[in-house]
Amino acid sequence: MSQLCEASGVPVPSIKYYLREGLLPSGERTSANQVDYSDAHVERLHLIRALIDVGGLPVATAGRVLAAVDSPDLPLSYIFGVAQYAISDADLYDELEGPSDGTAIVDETIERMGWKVTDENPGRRGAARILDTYARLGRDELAAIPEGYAKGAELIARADLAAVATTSDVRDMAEIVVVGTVLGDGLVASLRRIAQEHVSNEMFANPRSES
Amino acid sequence: MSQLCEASGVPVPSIKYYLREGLLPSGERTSANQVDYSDAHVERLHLIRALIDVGGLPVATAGRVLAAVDSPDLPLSYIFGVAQYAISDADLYDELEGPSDGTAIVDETIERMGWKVTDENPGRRGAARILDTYARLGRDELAAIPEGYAKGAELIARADLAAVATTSDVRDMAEIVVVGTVLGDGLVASLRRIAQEHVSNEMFANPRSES
DNA sequence: TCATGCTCGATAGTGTAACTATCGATAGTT
DNA sequence: AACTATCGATAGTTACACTATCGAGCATGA
Repeated sequence: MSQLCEASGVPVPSIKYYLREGLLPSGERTSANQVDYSDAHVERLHLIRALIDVGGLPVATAGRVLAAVDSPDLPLSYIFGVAQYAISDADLYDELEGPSDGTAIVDETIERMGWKVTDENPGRRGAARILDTYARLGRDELAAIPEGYAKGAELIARADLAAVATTSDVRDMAEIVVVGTVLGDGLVASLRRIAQEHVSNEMFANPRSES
Repeated sequence: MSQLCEASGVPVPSIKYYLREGLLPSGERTSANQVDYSDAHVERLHLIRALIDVGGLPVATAGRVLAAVDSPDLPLSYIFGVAQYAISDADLYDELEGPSDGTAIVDETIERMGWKVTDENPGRRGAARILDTYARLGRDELAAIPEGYAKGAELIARADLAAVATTSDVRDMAEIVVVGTVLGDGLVASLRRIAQEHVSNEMFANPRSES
């Protein structure tokens, strides 16, 4: 129905596309050429567009993430894993470089912070890869994990888990985890940008105020 | 030359493509069909690939960022701006929604943290957009900026500026800003993932260790 | 010296992702 | 019955990031 289009703001051809790709479940068929869509479909479309437009996920990845949200009895840790895995470039994990300097730095930071994390955490490889990239570029002043990064990440993660703890409904938790992980990265990045400007002003105070 | 390809690991056709697109300056012509490339070209290629592959920038955006790095006398704040603007989806700024709830939350957070930031900071709109998205999804428990996010962002930004302060060479600073901004987002995101798992374990301690 | 083989720049083609448009068969509406 | 709208299937489009081909020009070795 085109009412669904109207209610959600998503063009009809795109809705059809998402139906084809399995992101959106089809509604209840009332006759051979009529299908009824509910409010849940409108919400689902909003979620889809949020993951794709704001979160920047490719359509296929969004599909995988939504499938995880839909599975009612997956453990929370697994949902976290899917969300995290989804936003790391999936093919990142094909180029399996063994232990590198970056890996060592990550391990050392985890140790120093007293974190308990499994070896499979996608963040490990992601962080190691970036540190290795810094090193390959010869940017040694960046090829480390500053204390501020680790502490900042922990503060942010505590806030994340606090948001998850506001509900006890499993389905709700799953959605908060997915949305909060996918869009949260962007929020953190934006705040980092704002804080950078502030700190930069603080350090390199403008000439007038310096004299 | 294909020595450049060998030295950098980038296939010849791609090098040609980057030359065409202006990401890579052409070398010194020694005859009508011979061009000499230097070590600087190899480093430039590494930088290009880092921005594209690891940082996830589109080629055109990488070009704009590199142009900013190449301009020797742009103020640091401008370089920050370019780097930040580059990784926010550029067309984000076309859909100019006026003041929204998200904008108010961002302003309020900036106030509360005592940050001094211009109105044009790209992070403002980026953060506001995400908060608005949370609200539209009905995820009210996420549609706020927790204290932990703001404090975490400031810690991270301080570490960022500390890295910039390791040099006084303007060109070097520009490159640190760009690389640190573009790749740093990924590093922060990865650390967030790691910390999330740790905090999650801490809160929902597994049954065995709880007894 | 001149054939072979590399280089250069220009142009055109490929593959993928995300839509978008068209079509024919219905099915409710007037 | 005529008209309009819907459904699913298939095909086409656009943008991006390469990738392949081509013709001309040296450049070196038999």
